[in-house]
Amino acid sequence: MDTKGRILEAALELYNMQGIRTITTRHIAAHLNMSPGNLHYHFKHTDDIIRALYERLAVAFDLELVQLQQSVTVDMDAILDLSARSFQLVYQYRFIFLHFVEIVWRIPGIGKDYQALTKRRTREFTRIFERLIENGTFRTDLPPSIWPALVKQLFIVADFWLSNNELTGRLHEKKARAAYQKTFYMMFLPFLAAPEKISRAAV
Amino acid sequence: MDTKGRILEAALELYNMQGIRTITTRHIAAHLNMSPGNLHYHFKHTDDIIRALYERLAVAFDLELVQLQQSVTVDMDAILDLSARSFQLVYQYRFIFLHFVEIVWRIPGIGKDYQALTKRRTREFTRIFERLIENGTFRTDLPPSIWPALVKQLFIVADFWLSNNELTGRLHEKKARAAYQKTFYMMFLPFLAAPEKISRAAV
DNA sequence: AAAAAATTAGTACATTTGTTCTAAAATAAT
DNA sequence: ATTATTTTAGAACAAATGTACTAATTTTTT
Repeated sequence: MDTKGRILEAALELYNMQGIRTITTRHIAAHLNMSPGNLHYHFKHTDDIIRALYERLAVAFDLELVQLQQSVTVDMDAILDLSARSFQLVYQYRFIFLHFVEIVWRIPGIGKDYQALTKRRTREFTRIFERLIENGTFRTDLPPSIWPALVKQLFIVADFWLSNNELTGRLHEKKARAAYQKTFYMMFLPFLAAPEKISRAAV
Repeated sequence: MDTKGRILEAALELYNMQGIRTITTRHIAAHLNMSPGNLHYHFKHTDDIIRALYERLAVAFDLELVQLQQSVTVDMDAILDLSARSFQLVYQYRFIFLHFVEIVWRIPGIGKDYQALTKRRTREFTRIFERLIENGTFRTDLPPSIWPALVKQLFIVADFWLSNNELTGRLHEKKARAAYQKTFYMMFLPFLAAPEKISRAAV
């Protein structure tokens, strides 16, 4: 019924499969047995479709962030949970992450939005790390500048893990999720005050 | 004189500035005051240009790898040096890294090559880590599976740091290099057996 | 039921792009 | 010097693409 929604769903599916370069509005319309004219009645410009999809991702991300703020306990299990949910989002909207630079160059507004989102995410992670230090979960013998650096590392890996997978492994959903999670697990290990306590569980 | 070389240089410059999506063979030809026909006499297909540029990058990377194999001492200074040279390469051919997935999807041969290169790089880094462990530079209390994980992290950050910078900071060459190097420095810190000895120097 | 508004299909157009073709000009070989 | 080869310019073509236009059809409102 909701034609706009159906267009977005079809676009997401096709973009995820083939990328934004090969998929045109004609392809999306054909996939829905819809005329190109009709599609462009709902989305005047192709970029409007990409923009709308990005906004859906941003909303989902923010929801995740709010949930995180409300969580009471923060330990390594919570972090692993978080990385699983992060994968879910990144995978669902993978065309964005696989073509992020191109998309941002093409639609600068998305870049602005992403920067704002990154700032919010950074604040949240900084808070989490503070708690993990107070907690005794994290080491205290490293210089404090290590924490913003870790945040940056985490973001780069989170945003581009899938791209790397596309270049090397090409693991599919299930295996990819496990590998993604393991990567994050391993990123936190060296920061734990007592790594040997946990290391057996998930390695 | 070497027309092929001039085409590649112009293509590299334009691709780096505007990406492979907006730059066409016509743009490259115009930039050289050359007819499109002439350009296509030297490179029958557009993809041949991208392919040739990738090959230049791959050769440079391999050279770096050979140099690394021959280096006698391996310490943190050597690692920092390496990251500086890595930045040099990544920055010089940045259009490849900024559009890596698209390029690999478009020209599958590049994907195969990159995978082979990654294997060689992995072997080399594994060896370096072994030496750093024997050395006493690296910690020994972490599970051994941490080292391949670290290699993967390093590769993701190396390959996509620039993409992340494009999405967030947009630092230019000089500042970008410093930030890139700092990122890698910070990635190694938590693995050092005695981080406090070095931490003052470069933080 | 009639009128108004919305959605849809299908066509058309201008632009762009990769590539080919032809012929001219420059260069090298004999 | 003449012939052969390589290089170049410029035009031309076909396919693709984003999007606008028009008319028909469906849906909603009154």
